[in-house]
Amino acid sequence: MRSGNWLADIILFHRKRSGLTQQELAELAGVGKNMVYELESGKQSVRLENLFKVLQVLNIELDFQSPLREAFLEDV
Amino acid sequence: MRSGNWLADIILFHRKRSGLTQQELAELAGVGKNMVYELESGKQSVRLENLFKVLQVLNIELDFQSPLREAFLEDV
DNA sequence: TCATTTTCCCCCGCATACAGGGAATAACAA
DNA sequence: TTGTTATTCCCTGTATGCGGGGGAAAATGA
Repeated sequence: MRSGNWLADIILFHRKRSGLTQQELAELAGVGKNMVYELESGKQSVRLENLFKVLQVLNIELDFQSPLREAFLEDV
Repeated sequence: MRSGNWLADIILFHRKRSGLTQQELAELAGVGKNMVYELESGKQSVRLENLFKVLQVLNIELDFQSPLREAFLEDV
């Protein structure tokens, strides 16, 4: 059951697979339980640093795609 | 010249390649000029929705990597 | 060089994300 | 079913991100 929200779905999936509750994930990430709930319910008003804390606990790395990606990677 | 901040470097690179000033990028994205400046200077306290607005203007798509990535993609 | 543009970094006031508490509801297991 | 746990979604006070202004500093170009 996907919400359609890319980030929310990723986080929910990874949390469930990790066997963590929202509360436990929040504590491990050092954020409040509401913040995890808001992330999973698709709110995009969260602070980036808090998102990163959650992603780190779940072992998720962000990457990017763009027409300039190769140029960026080759740039010294 | 890289700041070492992943996101900041990506955004700066793409903005420069697009020939935009911080001010112009901010206006196109519908955010304040300070927000763009903070993004490029590595502040991770920005709101996710504002980051997304900027990435969209620069034609940057976020992706993720994780040990569970395949399982996630195959999951119905 | 000098003029122009851009970036940096402060300010202010307002809006809102945040943590934590708590209660209703939902999900789950026995 | 019944008991247990998890999630959803209120609330409140505090912290802070935000846009916009502005001036100094740096970069750009002629």
